[in-house]
Amino acid sequence: MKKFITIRDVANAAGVSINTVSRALNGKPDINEETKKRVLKVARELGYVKDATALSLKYGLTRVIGVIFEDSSNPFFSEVFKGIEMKAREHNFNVILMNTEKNYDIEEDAIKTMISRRVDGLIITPTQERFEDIESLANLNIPTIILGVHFKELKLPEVHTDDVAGGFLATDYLIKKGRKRIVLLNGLSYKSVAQMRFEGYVNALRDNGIKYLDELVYEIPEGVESAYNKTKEFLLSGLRFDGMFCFNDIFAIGAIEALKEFGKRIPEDISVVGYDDISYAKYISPSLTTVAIDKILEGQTAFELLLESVKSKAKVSAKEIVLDVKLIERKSA
Amino acid sequence: MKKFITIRDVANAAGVSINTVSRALNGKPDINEETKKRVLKVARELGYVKDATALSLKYGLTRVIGVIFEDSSNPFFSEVFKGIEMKAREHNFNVILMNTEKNYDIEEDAIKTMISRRVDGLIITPTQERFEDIESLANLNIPTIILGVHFKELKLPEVHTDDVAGGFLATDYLIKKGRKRIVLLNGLSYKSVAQMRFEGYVNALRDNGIKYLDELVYEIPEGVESAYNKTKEFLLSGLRFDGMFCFNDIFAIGAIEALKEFGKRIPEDISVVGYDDISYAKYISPSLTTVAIDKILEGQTAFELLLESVKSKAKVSAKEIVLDVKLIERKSA
DNA sequence: AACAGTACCGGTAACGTTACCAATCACAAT
DNA sequence: ATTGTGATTGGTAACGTTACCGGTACTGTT
Repeated sequence: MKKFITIRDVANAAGVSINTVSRALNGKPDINEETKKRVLKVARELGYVKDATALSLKYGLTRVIGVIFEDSSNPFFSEVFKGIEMKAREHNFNVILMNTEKNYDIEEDAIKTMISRRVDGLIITPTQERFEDIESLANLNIPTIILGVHFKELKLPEVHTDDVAGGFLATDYLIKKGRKRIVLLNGLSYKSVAQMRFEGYVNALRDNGIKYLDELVYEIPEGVESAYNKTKEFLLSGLRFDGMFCFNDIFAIGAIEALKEFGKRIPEDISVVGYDDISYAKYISPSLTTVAIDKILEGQTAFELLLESVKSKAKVSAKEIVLDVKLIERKSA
Repeated sequence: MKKFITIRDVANAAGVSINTVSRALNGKPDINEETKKRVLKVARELGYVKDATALSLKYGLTRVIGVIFEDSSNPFFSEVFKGIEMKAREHNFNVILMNTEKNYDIEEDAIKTMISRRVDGLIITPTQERFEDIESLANLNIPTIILGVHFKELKLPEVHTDDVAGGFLATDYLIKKGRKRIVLLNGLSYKSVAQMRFEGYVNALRDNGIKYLDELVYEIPEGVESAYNKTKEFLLSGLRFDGMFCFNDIFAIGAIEALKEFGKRIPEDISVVGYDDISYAKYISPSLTTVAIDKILEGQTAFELLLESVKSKAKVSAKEIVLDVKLIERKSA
C-alpha cells in the first residue's frame, strides 16, 4: 500500500524545509523565485497532492457541505442536487449527499454524521415530524438552509418556490379554459407546500367567482398508484368534474392513466394540470400542461445563500428566497 | 461563532485526562466503570460529537468514498447512486458525489479533488477520451470501481450489466413477435456498451436466421430529440421496418413520439423495445417494453465490491461483476 | 517486609498542514 | 567596524484524536 506524498517528502527531495514548500505551494511571499520553481517542479514530479483532511483539521473548515434529502433519486431532488453540486464545484466545495428515506431516525443520524464530518453548511428538506435535530444544527451555528418546504417556526433561511402562485396559476388556467368543477388532487407529505397550493387554488376560484366545493378537494399519499386509484374512485362514484389540478406530475400521470382507462378524452372531457415539470412531462400522452419550477436554479440559489451564511460566519438570518413559477402549456389542458 | 466541543472540553468538565475520555468514548479497557459512566454523561451533556476530520488525519482513512458521474440527475445514475448511498450508510461511509458534465477536464479535476480529499475509494463512470486520470488513481492505490462501462484495458474492477444478453433479449423478443426488419437505434457515447448491445442484436438475428442489414443500424447522439429526428428521417425516407430496438428508453420515447406523429400504430405497425426501464417507462403511451436493469442493485454491488478492495488493502484485482438483465413486457412490442 | 501483579490513569507523540517567530546571510548605511 | 535592513529560510506549535508507554496505588503472596 503506497502512501501519499506529503509536504515533507517534497521538502526532502528538494532539500528545503517544509515551510519553504508550503510557501511555494501557496504562492506566499518570503521565498526566492528560483527555490519556488524548483520546489514546485519537485512537487509535480513526485505527484504531490495537498491533503484536504489536514487542512480541515487545521482551519476548522472542511469546504464540504452536506445535503440531506428524503430520496435523491426522485427527479425533483436529483435536479436540485445538480444545481447545488454545480455551484459548489464552482466555489471549490464538495458535497456529501445522504438520503433519509423519509425516516426521522435516519434523518437524525444523517445530521449527526454531518456534524461529525464538520460540514461547513447544510441543505436539508426536513421530514416534518419533529425539529430537534435541525435545531441542534442551529445551536452549533452550522449554517443551514431549508429547501423546498416552508417553516416559519424554524428561524432558518429557506429557499422554495411560490406555491401559492403556482396553485393559483394552475387553477386559473383551468378556469380560463372553461372548467368549472376542478378537482384538487393534493399531497399531504409536505403539508406546508400542499397547504399553499391549496391556498392558490382557493384564491383562483374566488377571483373567478367560482364556488369552493369540499367534495372536490382530496389529499392523497405519494405515488402514481395513489393518484391512479383515487381518480378511478372518482369515476366509479360518479363524481362530476371537468378539470384536475394535481399536486405533482406523478399524480397527474396516475390520474391520466385512470381517465384514459375510463375512456375520458383529455383535455376535451377533463383537463389535467400537473406540477413540477419533470423531464418526462412532455413525453407522456397527452403531453402534460404543468406548473414548472426551475429545479436547478433552486439548487443553485440554495447553495449561494448557504455560501453567504458560511462566509459571513454571523448568526444566519431567517432570510427567505421565493422563486417564481410558470405555467407550461401543453396538451393536457 | 461557537466552537465545537472537543475531547479536551469533556476531559476538563469531567476532571480527567483526555486519554480517559478517549477510553470511555471508544469502549476501551483500563478504565473504571464509574469513571466511564461519568465521562459519558458529561460528554452527552456537553453535546460532544467526535471530529471525523481529526480521525481521518490520524488514521489516513476517511470513511468517505467518491462517486463521479457524468450527470447525477440522469435517472439511470440517480438510481445507481441511491444504491451506493444506501450501502455506504449501512457501513458508516459517506459519499461525495461529483458530476463531470461529460467533460474530460472536469473529470480530471474531480479525480484530483477526490485524491486531495483522501477518499478511501472511488466509483466512476469514465468519459471515454483518455484514461491517464484514472490510471493516476491506480498508482496511488486508491481502490476504484468502473461502473456501467466496459474497459478491459483498464485493469480495474468493473460492475456492469450484461449488455450482450440485453441486446439479444430485446432483438429476440421482437423477432418472436414476428418482426423481420428491426432497426437498431444505437448510442455512441458509451461506445463499449453500444458495441455489446449491437453484438447481442447481431447474435439474435443470426440465431433466428434473419439477415443482418447495415441500412437498419444507426448510431445517434444522446437525447430524446436525437431519436425523434432520426425516426422522422426514417419515415420520410421510406425506410421499411417493423420493429425498433432502442439503446435506451429515452430514445424509445423520442422514437414513439415520431411514429405516432406519422400515424403509425404501436405495436401493430411498428414494435418498439427500449432499454433501462426508467421509472416512467410504464407511464408513457403505449407503456414501454424494455430491457430492465436493476440500477439500485448495480449501485449496491459496486459499493460492496469497492468495500472489499478498501478492506483488503491489497492491490485490487481486475474482477468483473456482470449483472443480469431481464425483459419487461408491456404494450409497445 | 518485600515484592509482584493488576487496575486505572496521564503524558506525549504522531497524522499533514500552515502561522508565527526566530535565525541567518548579504549588503548598505553610518 | 558596527549597525540596520531586507530577503530568505527553518523550528515549533497547533488543530483533535488515539496509540504507546510510563506511572501510581492498591491488592495479595511469600
